[in-house]
Amino acid sequence: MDGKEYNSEEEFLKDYDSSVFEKLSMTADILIMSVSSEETGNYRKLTEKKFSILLVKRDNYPFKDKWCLPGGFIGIDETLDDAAKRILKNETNLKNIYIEQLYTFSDVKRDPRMRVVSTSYMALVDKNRLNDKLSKNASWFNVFMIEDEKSYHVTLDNGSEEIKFVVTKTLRDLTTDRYDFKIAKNDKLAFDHPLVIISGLERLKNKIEYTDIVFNMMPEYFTLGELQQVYEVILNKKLLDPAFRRIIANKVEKTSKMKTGGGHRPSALFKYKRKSNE
Amino acid sequence: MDGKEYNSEEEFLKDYDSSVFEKLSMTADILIMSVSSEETGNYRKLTEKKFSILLVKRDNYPFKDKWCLPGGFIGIDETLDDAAKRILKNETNLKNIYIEQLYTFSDVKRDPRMRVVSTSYMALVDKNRLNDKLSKNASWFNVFMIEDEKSYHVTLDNGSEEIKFVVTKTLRDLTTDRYDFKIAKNDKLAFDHPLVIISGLERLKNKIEYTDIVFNMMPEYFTLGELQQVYEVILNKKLLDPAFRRIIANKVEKTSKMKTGGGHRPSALFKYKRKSNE
DNA sequence: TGAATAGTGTCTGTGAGACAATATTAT
DNA sequence: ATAATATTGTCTCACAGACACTATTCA
Repeated sequence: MDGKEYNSEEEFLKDYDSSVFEKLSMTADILIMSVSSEETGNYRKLTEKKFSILLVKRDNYPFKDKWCLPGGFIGIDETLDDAAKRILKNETNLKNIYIEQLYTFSDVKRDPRMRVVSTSYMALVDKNRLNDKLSKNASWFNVFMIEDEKSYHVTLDNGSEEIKFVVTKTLRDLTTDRYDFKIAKNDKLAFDHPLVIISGLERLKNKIEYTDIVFNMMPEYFTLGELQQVYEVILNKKLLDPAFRRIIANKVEKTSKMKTGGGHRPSALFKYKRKSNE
Repeated sequence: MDGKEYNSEEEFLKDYDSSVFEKLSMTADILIMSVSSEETGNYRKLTEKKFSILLVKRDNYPFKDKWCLPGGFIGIDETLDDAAKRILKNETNLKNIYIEQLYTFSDVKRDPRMRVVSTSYMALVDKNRLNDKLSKNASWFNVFMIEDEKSYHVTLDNGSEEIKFVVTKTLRDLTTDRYDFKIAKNDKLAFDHPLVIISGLERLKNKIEYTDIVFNMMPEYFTLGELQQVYEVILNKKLLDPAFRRIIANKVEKTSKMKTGGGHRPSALFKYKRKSNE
């Protein structure tokens, strides 16, 4: 760049002008996911599980009055992980929550104010642990997703408001079945957050198949029926009981506790047990 | 923040002072991976495949004279993907290369000059396509990795120079077997690039099992023996012929071409064929 | 001819899908 | 008694691991 010669790293750094590159801002956005239980009315039936995510209503520009994922700018002395955990703590008042980096979005115009690159995270919580501790503008939305060859049609519902958006996908790479995603319809969500939601749902769907990630959304004690319901609502398909029990057999531990009162045979309560290492 | 009330997004944006948050710089770093063939001396034997990555020798501070991954700052009007592709093009003179975002690293002190967040990418190339087109400071290093319970021991070798580093891992999350990585020993690589290398190798190892990603490193025509060698060098274990052939049977297409001259039975040449959809 | 790779056949055990059967509760 | 869930048994089929066997080339 300039012609000056340096003889050591120290000398170079002392002289370094960090303003030669135009800088930008970064945010961390967090997709907080959980499962809720809804009464069915029939005393015999189990509660119905719904997959849900946490959104926050914006009361400032940009995107005033739209919904968005919890997020915020990262400090100059703060890592992305720390920022994500800070935001998560603010939003839920909980620590020790499962959190994982998803993807970094960097479209030039994704924020109308200025250049902002955002790294997205996903977090999983057991909703029972925090239902009353939510920050004031936050609300849980049940998620209904229909996926076809070309697009995702998503409906979010918090009981009083409905949000719909459509994300289209175009094949990016033949060898790994990766897609480029594009927001085709979106009225009520801020920024590119529909893309974050799709990424997170896909990541969760994949990981539930080959990891024990699901237990991050479960209470300490649960029945196998409840666990199966959570799998089914995430994978969006019915599973056969015996097959399901085989799959999770070595991930859970039977306790002496029982769940009764359901108008049907009571169920043993189980605990998560880390899969035995081969 | 300030008390002023805005009535529209336009009005707000016009007034917006983007300097309220301290900004930072971002880079894209690319782990370019390939496989090289080395003669064995024995006319009967196949060439031996080695897994290799591309490094660049730095001739400026910081980390002057150390090796690093190809990378660079992103422009204020450039996405991370575009920056990664630009850097890849600079380095290899090739377009249409497989590239995939890996992870975003944001340690506060990862760059001694100033705060720099880096999004890493991995790219796969067929080395035969570009061996002569490399940029001047670049060099291919063969990769030897030993992994145990607690750490990765990696040796890189380009024929004239050897780079060794150690990365330790500590379990981060019981449910998904994720680890926190830390550089325990590293003399010759700049920045946190050992972590990028580990991430990329792990990602590739996983994806080779459930996608067709390997074909991005293969020439158009190849024998099944060569393909198997590539699998073996990436997975770092021997595979049984019949099992391997079953696995890749519906991913490849036999051509009428043959590879002869090996001092042994000639082999049919195959082409990649996208797996038949069920 | 023999070393080396190419390519196929087949046995066996594991595990998933499918379906059937039994058990137990609250109303 | 009945609706609903809980739990287990078992048959079959697909597939991966393992090993054996045959085929073909060139110095």
